[in-house]
Amino acid sequence: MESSKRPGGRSARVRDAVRQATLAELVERGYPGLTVENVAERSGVHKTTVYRRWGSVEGLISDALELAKDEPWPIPDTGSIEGDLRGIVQLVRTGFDDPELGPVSTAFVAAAVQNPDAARALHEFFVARHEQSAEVVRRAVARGELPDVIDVREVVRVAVAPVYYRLFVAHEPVSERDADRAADAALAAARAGVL
Amino acid sequence: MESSKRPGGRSARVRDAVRQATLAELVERGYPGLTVENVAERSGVHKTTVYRRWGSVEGLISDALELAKDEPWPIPDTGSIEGDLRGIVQLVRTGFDDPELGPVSTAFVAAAVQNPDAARALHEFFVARHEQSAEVVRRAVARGELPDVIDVREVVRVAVAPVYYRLFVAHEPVSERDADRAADAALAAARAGVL
DNA sequence: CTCCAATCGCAACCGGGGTAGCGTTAGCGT
DNA sequence: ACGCTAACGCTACCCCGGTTGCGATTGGAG
Repeated sequence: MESSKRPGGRSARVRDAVRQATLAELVERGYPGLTVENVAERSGVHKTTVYRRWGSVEGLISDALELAKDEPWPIPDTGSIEGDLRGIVQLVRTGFDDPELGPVSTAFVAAAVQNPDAARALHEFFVARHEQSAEVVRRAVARGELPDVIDVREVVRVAVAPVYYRLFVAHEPVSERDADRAADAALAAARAGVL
Repeated sequence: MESSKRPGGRSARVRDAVRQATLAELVERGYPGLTVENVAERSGVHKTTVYRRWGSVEGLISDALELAKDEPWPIPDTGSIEGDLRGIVQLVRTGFDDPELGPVSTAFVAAAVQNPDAARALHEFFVARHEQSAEVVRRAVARGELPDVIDVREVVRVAVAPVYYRLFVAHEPVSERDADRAADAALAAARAGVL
């Protein structure tokens, strides 16, 4: 699937240059301002080449998402489920506050909302994230902090959902306290055996 | 602000035709496919007129959102907070399943993610929704079903957030059971005094 | 009924994103 | 080292969303 005929040399350089340019453009202009032409100029790769290999703006996004999926992120291990879950939700919140990471992440969400390919790629991304994050819940169950018949991924979803909801749906600010409260709410539900 | 010099007659006809055409286009093509040109042709209003009064695609969206905000929606009153909260979340879920309403709502979210004006308009919309929905929580508090020192709007947010999160962020399907579980989780958190 | 300004329709234009055909470069197997 | 061909660069072109200037229509006050 991923085995091209010429994976190394110039092709690899072109690929990296375009990917880097895509991310830089997303930081500066966001998804609405992302255009193949700009990416081509910034990367030094010719416009037609980008069109041939990535097809369109959506292709660029999907490719960038593919990369982001593989990068693991620092799951907290504070010793208690409260601390871990709060840590995860704060990680999400601060991620979107970050001047470098925020615009890119936002662009991914924006792209996925209106493009099926990007949506699939982002879905894969979140499947991986949920799986990684659920580890803190599994540990809590092993420690006896939580009942054992719960959907570990759902706890993560319920914990982070309010942050995303505020950011991308209701368009409200998200304070540190809001994030903690979201984590606590998910935890309370898990303890009550609802999840 | 909204008092034009000529609110009636031809201007009013033009306004209604464009609004209706905008919604129809959103249903058929969604936000990415929404263009002033198509709206103009469908409505029978000339292209330049649409540009003059609405400015751009974003203006059309914001105008449509303005209308949607004023429409109240049927808040359930089942007698118990479980039933009411579940009802609200199911209302959200089925709303996006609806072949007529779904695409328009989705388009609103998509537009708001990448346009500041639409984001503001959608924010206003959700402020209104939260306020209306919080009534079921207030009733529950009055009935003694919930502790009284809670943020009534936050209960609603936590309840519906997982549905939106699945739909627009993680891009996962949302089953009827998922929706109920989200409502139950918010309820458990409220009972625990977290919200 | 009359007038005038607000509003709309029209045709021509513009600019940039996206495409097509073709020549050039350089991976990579031998 | 050599040659084949995948992959890239270049030019020219098209298409269509968006803009502009001006003349035609019509709401609504008096």
